[in-house]
Amino acid sequence: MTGGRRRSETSRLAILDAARDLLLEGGYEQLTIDAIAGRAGVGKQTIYRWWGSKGAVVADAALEGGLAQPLTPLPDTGDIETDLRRWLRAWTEHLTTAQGTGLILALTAATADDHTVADVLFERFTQPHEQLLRDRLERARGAGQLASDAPVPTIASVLIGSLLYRVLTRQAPPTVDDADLVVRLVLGGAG
Amino acid sequence: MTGGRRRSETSRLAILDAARDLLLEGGYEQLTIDAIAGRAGVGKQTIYRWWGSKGAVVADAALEGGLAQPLTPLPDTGDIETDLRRWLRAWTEHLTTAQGTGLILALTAATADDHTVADVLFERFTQPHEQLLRDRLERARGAGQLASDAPVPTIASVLIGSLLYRVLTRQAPPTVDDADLVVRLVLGGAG
Amino acid sequence: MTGGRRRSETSRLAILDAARDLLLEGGYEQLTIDAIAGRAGVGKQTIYRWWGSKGAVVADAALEGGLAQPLTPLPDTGDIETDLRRWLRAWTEHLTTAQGTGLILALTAATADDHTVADVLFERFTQPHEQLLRDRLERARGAGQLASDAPVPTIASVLIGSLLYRVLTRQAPPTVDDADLVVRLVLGGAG
Amino acid sequence: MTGGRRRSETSRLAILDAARDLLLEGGYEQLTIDAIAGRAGVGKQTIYRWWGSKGAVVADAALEGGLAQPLTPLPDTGDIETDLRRWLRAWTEHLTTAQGTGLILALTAATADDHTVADVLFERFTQPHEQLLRDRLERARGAGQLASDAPVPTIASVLIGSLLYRVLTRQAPPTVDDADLVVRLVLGGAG
DNA sequence: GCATAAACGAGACGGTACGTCGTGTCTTTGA
DNA sequence: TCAAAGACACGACGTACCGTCTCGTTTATGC
Repeated sequence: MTGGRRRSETSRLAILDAARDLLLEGGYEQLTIDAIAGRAGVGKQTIYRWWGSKGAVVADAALEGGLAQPLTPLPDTGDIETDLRRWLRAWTEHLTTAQGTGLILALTAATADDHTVADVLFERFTQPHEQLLRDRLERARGAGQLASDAPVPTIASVLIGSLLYRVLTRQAPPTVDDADLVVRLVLGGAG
Repeated sequence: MTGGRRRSETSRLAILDAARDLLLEGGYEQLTIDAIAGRAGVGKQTIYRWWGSKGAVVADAALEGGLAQPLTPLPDTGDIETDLRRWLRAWTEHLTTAQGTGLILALTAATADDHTVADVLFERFTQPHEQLLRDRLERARGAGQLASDAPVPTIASVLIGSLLYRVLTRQAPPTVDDADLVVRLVLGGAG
Repeated sequence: MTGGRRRSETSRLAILDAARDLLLEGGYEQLTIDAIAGRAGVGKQTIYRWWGSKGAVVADAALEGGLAQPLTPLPDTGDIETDLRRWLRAWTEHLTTAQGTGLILALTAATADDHTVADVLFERFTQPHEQLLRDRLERARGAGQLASDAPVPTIASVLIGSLLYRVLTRQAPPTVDDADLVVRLVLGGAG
Repeated sequence: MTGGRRRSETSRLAILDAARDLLLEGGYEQLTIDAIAGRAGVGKQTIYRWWGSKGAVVADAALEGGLAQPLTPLPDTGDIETDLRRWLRAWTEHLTTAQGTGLILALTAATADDHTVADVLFERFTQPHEQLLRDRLERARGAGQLASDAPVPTIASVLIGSLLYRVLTRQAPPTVDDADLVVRLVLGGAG
């Protein structure tokens, strides 16, 4: 057996685009496979052939659909405080947009809902972003800007966690001032 | 006219108990209104009469069903580091249990799903716990254990956020060592 | 045993009126106990205390609510054909009104639905009307206007059945010409 | 695009069979869509996709499920009285069975309940049977066995109406003697 | 009169069935 | 051989009524 039609890249992109658009329009709860298929002009089977569940599509849409911040290394101006500020402010602003908020809420819902999605997202979204953060922190430690025993993973998780908390409480959107305070706190301590 | 049968406290409790048990057995995704009603020996309408959504029931079950940590003030041994450690360790351990993990995942899913639930939970769950934490921190500042310009709200949100992040990534359960590192970082800074 | 409040005639009438009105507005299917109670300004229990089922209320409403033709003996002009015509035309015209059609459809639905209702209605509605018809026919036989072996019960049931058929097929409302033809047929035969 | 799975004949028949069986077991009131779906091993949506209401399913079950008398022309022995007797006796006996009684009660309830069902049943059940009866009567008239001005439609409706009346009053099942009397009356008159 | 007690309105209760929606699978036709 | 279209079995949804069960409140005796 040789032949057979190849996977349609057009359909793949149409599905991810549809998922992203629907996600931003109505949130994770409104998002259905039927709606994705309809919007994308695609059969449901085409979705199930390549993704195992709604969460998997959402995860892919988040990763490829341009919803998230691009996965680029943190700037290195030589000053860790400046760079962390810049990073945290950028995320803070991103999460202030409807797009950013919707993304995180959807991913969080998907994560809380489905263990396999949690794993995929961690591996391909959270982990890489955290890694970039750690890389910059490690470089700072090498440069003597952080204490030699500074707990880099802890710092990274605290920075991300503070963002998460702001979004999930949904009370007030995080501000750049909050971001600066967090950086200040993490670097300087409260004592 | 004032008549009409009064709300059944028995049913109310049976519903919250059933919701809690099913949550711990199968997670938020397995939790259905039908199952709650069946387990509680109650008509579905009795649930819908008093709660607007699954999330609202879960929120109530968390608050009244003994799922969450009791809302007691942080101890005050006089040493803020000891007390924060104790608090964060207690939560960390609580979140290590199936009960605690299930609770937070369910509440997070409910939060991400439904804005009204998010508000209720913030007001009656997150906010009060955060307030207790802030109270202790303020007292520490008053006692000179924290810098006079220490950003108490930021400290509180960072402590909670770090917990949240650990649970949601679902990779490894948070450990007491992590807790200690976070407290250390927040009090002493990384610089 | 001493006192005790007496049955409220006001409520009884309000219930029957409400049932009748709702029946004419929406048919038997739309008719619910809740709606009757609401419209009558009455508790549901007051209905269940005195009637056993929806059908029983409907039967009573039909009998007392002025929905049906009054139960008066057929006129006796001395000519049986004239009198039967008059009787059948009156019913035909009654069944042409929305009220009459609604009544029969509702009673038929109730009859087909519920055996006990069928019995009550037969005993207090169908039977008495049929009896009046038979009485007149017997008198006609006595007067020699019908053959001495004329099957009076059969004639009666055929006259009523023809009405029923017209209403139930719901195609065209019965006309007075139809009525006359039926009387003619029954008295004169087709042979 | 023309694709798409075709309607499942297996499911269609299973639904009609289940409806028929449940009808005979418990009557129209006991018949529920859930029960039909369960018995037929079919999703409820498959029922709602093709029928609009319970009545519509019952109507179809009656028409296709072998509940009704087969739609065959009346015999023509040359003697109209014999043939009408045979026809009316056959129906009378059919309506004496649990199956026949259940059928007519169900169809009547459906008819009284739902106008659209009434139309379908009239067109596909009542009308055709009445037409066969009329055909035979017309032939008799042509053969001089009926008066040349005999009101054939009236005769047909009277014959059917008498049957209907017997079944709906539910008092005593109709007998073959009743049938003979009706035929005699219609052909010979009571005068 | 004043206790007794039944009927009243209101409306929550445990249930059953409703008709709809979404899931993930299966089948058909067309490219 | 893949893809669209869409029917399928399944199961949860949220609603409507059912008939029963408290709740106070009202109204009639009869002690």
